[in-house]
Amino acid sequence: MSARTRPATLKDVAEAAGVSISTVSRVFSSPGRISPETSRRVREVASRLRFSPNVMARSLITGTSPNIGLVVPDISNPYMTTLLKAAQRVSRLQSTGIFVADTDDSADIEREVCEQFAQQSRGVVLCAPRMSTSHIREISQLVPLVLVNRVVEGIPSIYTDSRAALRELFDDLVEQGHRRIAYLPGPAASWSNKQRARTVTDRAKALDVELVRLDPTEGFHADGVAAAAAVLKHGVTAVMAFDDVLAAGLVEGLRRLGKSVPDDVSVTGHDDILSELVHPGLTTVTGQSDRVGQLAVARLLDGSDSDGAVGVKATVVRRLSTAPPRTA
Amino acid sequence: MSARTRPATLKDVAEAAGVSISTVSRVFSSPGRISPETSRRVREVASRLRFSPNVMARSLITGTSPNIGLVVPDISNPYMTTLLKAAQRVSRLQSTGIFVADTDDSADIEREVCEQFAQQSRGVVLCAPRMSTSHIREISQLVPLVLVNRVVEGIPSIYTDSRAALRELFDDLVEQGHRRIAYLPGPAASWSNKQRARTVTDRAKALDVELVRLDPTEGFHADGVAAAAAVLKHGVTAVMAFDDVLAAGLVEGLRRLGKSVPDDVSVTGHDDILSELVHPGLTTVTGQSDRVGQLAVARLLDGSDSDGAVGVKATVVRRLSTAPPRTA
DNA sequence: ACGTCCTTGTCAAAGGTTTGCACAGATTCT
DNA sequence: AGAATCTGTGCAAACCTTTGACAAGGACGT
Repeated sequence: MSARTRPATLKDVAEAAGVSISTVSRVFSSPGRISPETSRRVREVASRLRFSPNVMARSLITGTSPNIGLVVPDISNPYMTTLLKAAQRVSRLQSTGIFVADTDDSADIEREVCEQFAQQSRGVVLCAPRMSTSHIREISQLVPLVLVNRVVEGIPSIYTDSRAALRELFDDLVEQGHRRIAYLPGPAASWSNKQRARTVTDRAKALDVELVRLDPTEGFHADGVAAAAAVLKHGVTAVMAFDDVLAAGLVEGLRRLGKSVPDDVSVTGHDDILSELVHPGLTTVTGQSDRVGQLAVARLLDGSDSDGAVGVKATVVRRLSTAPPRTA
Repeated sequence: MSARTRPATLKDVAEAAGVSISTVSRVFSSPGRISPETSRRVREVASRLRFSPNVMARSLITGTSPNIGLVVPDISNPYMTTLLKAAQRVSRLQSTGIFVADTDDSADIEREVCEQFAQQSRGVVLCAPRMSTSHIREISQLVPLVLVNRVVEGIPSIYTDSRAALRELFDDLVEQGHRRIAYLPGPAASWSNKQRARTVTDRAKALDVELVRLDPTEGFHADGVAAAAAVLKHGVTAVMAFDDVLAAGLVEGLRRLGKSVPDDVSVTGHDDILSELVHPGLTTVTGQSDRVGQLAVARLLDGSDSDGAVGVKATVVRRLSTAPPRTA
């Protein structure tokens, strides 16, 4: 049943076509060196034998591999699966396989899988929002890196640039009449969280609006639920959450306390990953993770050793979780 | 900056330790053949040089590789990410990398990635609910397969066995007083869908309860939303949906039509992937995808060429989307 | 007629590892 | 004491491919 036959090698094809091994190899790897007639015959035999070059042998001698790695803290986050899908769409065109590893934000696992992937990959797309900069530098000695959603001097990176969108969202709220707004943070060590907190804080200062910075969270749904009490205690009329998961949790938490969104409190998220699932639909900011994934892989495969940071502009998505405050 | 140094080889270690290449190789691959003293010295030198055996070279000669593939129709489904995480937890212990491919249910892509993975993997965990049996057989010639959530004679497989749980759920509904119940199908060609439809149909017959079988869907959230109208038209008091995504869509669709769950209609899902996000919490059936992933990988790595199908028993999760019918 | 160049194809080395076989020395058995 | 066994190590082939060097043969210019 599972009698798998040994795959054909260059040698098999060469013998069957009556030419030398190197001739067959060149038919595929350096076309033009071989006469059209020979080439045709070889190709025909090769496809009859279902020949396909042995990746290991090829990699061994060329020193490169047809794979890339994708290392993320939590693959179950829809932001990441979207990114993965986009990454695959690009890599498939170059018959490049993708290794995926979920690190659970553990520095040990990150290190371990990067080492493992280093040998078998052209490079690694690394999303490690909480990893120390020095640790990242260390890993980049091991294998070419493209960073996602964080910027480290000297290492290429692609990130969702949501600063403008967040300012726009903030301005929206203020225009609707909100004067006390809270920011519900994600993981304190996360690069993105720092960016977003800073953007919102700056904007609040610029518009002279009061901003309440709630306690840092781990970014789980339950953290959002738990934050509802604090939100009510501070008496804010709008909350900008670090991401959609927290925002959804907050909506649920408020509901449990008998409050309604957006009537009692307006809530915004980030990443646009829960558009359909939550009620009311979340006003949020697109994550553009597909574009980020696409660019990250392209960057890795291009091989151009550019080391700048590329930001992908996010945009505002207005849904039903925001409205003017009741007292306005 | 990105000056990566050539990794150490057996040769380097051998020279530095003053022994032959094969001795160094044996220190790592067939321990016991080498004297403790030599072994100690070699290990010391090796770790000083940060030696780690070249995977390509090793695979080339042994004919096996330290990777496995995971091929799924849609990686963004939480069932699959949970499965992936569990799979990785197992494979990591054996320093086995995981290739991931999302096929979008395209037979072409499935074939393509399986071929690609075949060369570089010990085997592939394949979830292809709609692929034809003959096609699966063909692929299993190419590379060792473990099937997920479908059973094909002669090929090892692991699946969530939710038949008992679905019967229990059905009985619950009947006991609560429901007498007209609908089944909201997923993709018609899906193995799981057939199983679930059959289970529910049989149970309805056994209990002499009326079962309405709604039109097949593609399984998207929007399909669930759209199905709300049909549900009302048929005047059922409870709907068992193919999975949680459809169930969530249906809840949303009913809400848009001014109906409430569970007051007007009870709804159940399958897989338990949206527990926190949907309101009201869905009564559903656990997917056990972590257990499925764990077993699938273990099966692949064990190498024992068993070819049976292993079912993982699902259990009922009661939440707030089910209640006695209003008229009861 | 001879040297030059081009085309087409072959030879052989290289890449890093595993492993069957051989060999030397030490130990045990008869 | 000599043979048989065992232990520890080295040699070299093999896995399959790529690629630089090179050879044979034809076309061409002088």
